[in-house]
Amino acid sequence: MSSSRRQYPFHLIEPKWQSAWEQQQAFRAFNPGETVPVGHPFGIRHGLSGKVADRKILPEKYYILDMFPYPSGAGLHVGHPEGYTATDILARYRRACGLNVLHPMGWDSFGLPAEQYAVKTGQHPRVTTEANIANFTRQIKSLGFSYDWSRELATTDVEYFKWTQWIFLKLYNSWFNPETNKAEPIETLKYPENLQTVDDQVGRVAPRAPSSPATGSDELDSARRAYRDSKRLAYNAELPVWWCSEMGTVLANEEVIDGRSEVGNFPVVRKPLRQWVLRITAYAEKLLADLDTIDWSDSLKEMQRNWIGRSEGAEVKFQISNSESEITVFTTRPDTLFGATYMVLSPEHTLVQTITTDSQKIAVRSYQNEIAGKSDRERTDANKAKTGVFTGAYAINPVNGEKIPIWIADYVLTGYGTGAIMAVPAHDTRDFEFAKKFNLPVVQVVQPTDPKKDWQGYTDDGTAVNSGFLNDLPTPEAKAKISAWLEEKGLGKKTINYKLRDWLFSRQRYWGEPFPLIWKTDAGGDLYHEALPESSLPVLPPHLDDFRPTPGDKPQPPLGRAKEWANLTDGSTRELNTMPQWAGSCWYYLRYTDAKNSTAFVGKEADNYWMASNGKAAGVDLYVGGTEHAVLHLLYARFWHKVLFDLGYVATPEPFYKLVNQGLILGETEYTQFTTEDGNLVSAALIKDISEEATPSGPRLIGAHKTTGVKVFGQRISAELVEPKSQGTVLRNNPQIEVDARSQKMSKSRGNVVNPDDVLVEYGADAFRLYEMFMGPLQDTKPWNTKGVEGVYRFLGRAWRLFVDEKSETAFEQAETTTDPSKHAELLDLILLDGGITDMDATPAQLKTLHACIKKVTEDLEGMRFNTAISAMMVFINEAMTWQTKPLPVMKTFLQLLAPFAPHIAEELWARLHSTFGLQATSLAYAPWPKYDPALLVESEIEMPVQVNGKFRDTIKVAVAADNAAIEAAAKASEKVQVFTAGKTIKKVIIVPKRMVNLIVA
RNA sequence: GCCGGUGUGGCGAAAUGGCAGACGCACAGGACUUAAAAUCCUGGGACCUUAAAACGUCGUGCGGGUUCGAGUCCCGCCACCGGCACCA
Repeated sequence: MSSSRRQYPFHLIEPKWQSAWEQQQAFRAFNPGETVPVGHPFGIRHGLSGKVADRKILPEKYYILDMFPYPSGAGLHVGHPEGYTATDILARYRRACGLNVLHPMGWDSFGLPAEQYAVKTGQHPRVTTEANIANFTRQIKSLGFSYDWSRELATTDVEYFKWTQWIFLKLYNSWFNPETNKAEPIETLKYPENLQTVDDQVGRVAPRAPSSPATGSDELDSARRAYRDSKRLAYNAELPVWWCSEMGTVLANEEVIDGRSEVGNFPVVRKPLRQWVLRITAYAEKLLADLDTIDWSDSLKEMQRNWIGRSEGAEVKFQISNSESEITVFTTRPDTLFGATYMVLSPEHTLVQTITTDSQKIAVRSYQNEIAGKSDRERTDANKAKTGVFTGAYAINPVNGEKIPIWIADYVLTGYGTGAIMAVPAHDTRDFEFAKKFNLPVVQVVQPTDPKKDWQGYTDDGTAVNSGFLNDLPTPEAKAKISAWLEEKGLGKKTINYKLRDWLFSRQRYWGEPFPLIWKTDAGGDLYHEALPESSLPVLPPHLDDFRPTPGDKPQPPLGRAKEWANLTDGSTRELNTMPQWAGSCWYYLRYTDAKNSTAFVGKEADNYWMASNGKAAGVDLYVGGTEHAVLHLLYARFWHKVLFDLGYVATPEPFYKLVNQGLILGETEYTQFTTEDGNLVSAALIKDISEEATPSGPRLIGAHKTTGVKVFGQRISAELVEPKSQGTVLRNNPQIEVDARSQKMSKSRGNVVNPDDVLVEYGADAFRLYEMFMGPLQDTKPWNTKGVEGVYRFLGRAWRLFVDEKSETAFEQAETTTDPSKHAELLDLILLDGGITDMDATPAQLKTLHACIKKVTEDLEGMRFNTAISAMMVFINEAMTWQTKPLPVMKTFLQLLAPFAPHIAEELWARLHSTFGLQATSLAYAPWPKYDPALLVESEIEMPVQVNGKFRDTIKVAVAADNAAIEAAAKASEKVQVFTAGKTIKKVIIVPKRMVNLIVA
């Protein structure tokens, strides 16, 4: 491969144009108020050269965004450029269409991956991060993306995280007002009567800064402070959190998967710890409802809905027998209250100690201990048999006064609802299992609509039975009636519950944003926290020689090692935790719109122009990235954005209007042959239950013989040993034996990672870009195939040869072999344009070919169907290769279509066309997008398929203008058709104009 | 278990309800070449028949339905991928 002749000199063309674009800052986007430099192609195109780009004269904006990468040490992966190429193509297309395109790039450089890499290499995170950014920058620039690099940012830049800290202060200094249903400055918080001061009572807004001298008593002051702190959007609380002892830090719910850390795959345990938390639950309803206003895929919206987990139901109070205490439960089925035959508390429920009877104390305590020793994974395994213990206490069912036993069981979770349930075994699967195991009564209260269905364990809607005043009501009506009844009697009320938990926002790590907070001690000796003033931002992290986390079972933030930094002269101490990875990515898209602003996180004018409505849907116009951020980044960023919106800092309620997830790129196809234990080959066609098994030497496939059931083992074999046959892929030297062919996720351990650098050396950036788009629909998962790169590379070669004179290229290649490589770029001038290209009018056939291509490419770009757009250009080239003469206007227009996809080769040929014909070469990047002329696509005669009884039999040629009678006659005249109509009567003729004819015979 | 998505040649894939398989890969044959690479040309869903073809039959995961006509719409299954999961 590497020895073969280059299709075209991409190795010279690509660097040439990349530096040309960089020099003239070709892709710089202009903000309102900026001056467009004289000679900038954007200014030339829009008549703004040398002018101040006032909002009124700027063209419409288009903000197209990539999810910025973590600059990991591993470098760019082929998955990154997939999304980046798609957005780049669209950015270039929209620019050609005349829009002011914002297309930025930056680095998500704080956080665990960057830090872990630093720990591994023993260098300071700042050093490794900078080196990694440099490498990512080199790789991304070598792909020729049209980013506005003047807006580049890294979340680790001091000038950036200063504003991350500033936004945190806004969260800290705000509360969610349920009356106005939005976040407001903490100063508007109303205190309960017993905490009110004279100021509050006369209705004045308390202007006192938290540190100003107390006017009332110290106790009142600290009680007010405690109340205020409990209402902040960023609050400090002790709560059960995920602790990862390996990493020495706490993690958010979203960062824990199946009881292990998402990063590093370490075990995590639940433990109660005092931490910083963001009140994202206050926005649960808005985060859910506003999904309906944005253009995301159904699956992605569903994932967010799932994570938010809204469920409507009722809270019901149960009196405990012979006690003052009550148990409140949450249920989505209040209509089944008559069927509640027992109650269950979670083992950690606070009432358990109080209500347990003496005779049950030992059993209850030992059950609680048993549960405490279990991992969350073991606890929540739904397949596990139910366990539980009776507390000895009873509750009164409020609807029928019956005494029902109170149990504790680990199938009731502390963290959801009230941590207690009423059990209705007849109509809840879990309660039913539990009741069967412990012989608890099962009472039917719902009759299935289908009388053949068993009512036991029936969980769907039906009709109420054995339910007193609810009898005969369908489930929805029964729900409404019982809810009203409960409310009236003061026994309960309708409620909505969410699975979403508040966002655990502190980490015990070094490589993150420090909190702009300090801790003080009040007169009573209690610790309290206070925000630093905005003027003290940025809060820089201290210098540390040892920045590694502290593994173990208690949080010991590395920042605590910097004693001088941590202890302030006034006796207060700094908050030692840092913010999580996700903080920086929550608002980077806003910073891009005004990246150099030193007085605000983003200027109003910039936000209004790039993010606001433009008379249509608001926010980032298109955001492309992987699904892995479906619930983390995308939920957090929406939350921050909504807070900033409520507080009046941004103009739109949602950040990302349209979002597309690119699909995963899998590794090259892997072939596996199977043998039995004694080494006999078995055809893959005869094997069932093929699955992957981990072995010390890596994963391998295993399966079982379809008929005998004998176990078979897979061995990876190289692609050279197999060949395709009609039945499947078989062994070259033994075609009876079919092999298994499948693709796997790229991973270091599998050794199937494709490095973009290698592909670029071999085929160039344009071919690489084109291949990633040609593989299939952007959203789909698809396997990498290096042969496929060669296919599009050949296409670019054909396009090149369509334009250049072959003899001159041979001369160029020979000159290259005898010239110093540093001078090769100059040799490009040896290559001449093909003599067949002339400035003449195109033939109707040529125009038709061109305009069909314009139409298809334009429509496919609008629909993000890059693969079919590329195939349309291939069709054009295949056709144009047969032309004797090549009209200049046709050739130029084709280059415009090609430019978004393969910008380097297109620019090069564009420049050559212009200079050869003595034309002024305007930048191809800003040349107006061609429009197709429908008139040129009209045919005088068309082919129509003829069917007989719905079966295709022949095609006929008819004039476009032919009427139905003429078409029918032509169809009947066809000999091939007559074979099937002979001797039969034609009962009906269906003619779809320009489409087909169908003759129905009997 | 629940939710979302996908299922078409040897492979990646195309197809506003109207000629299934565009385009590309791989493969086979040919031209050029001392030879190879590169390039150019040609071929191809399966089956039946055949020297080759024509004709014919079948064909978009499976079973039904709607329709003159279904890969596409509807109903019921199956498989795979992704997410959630003892969430009351």
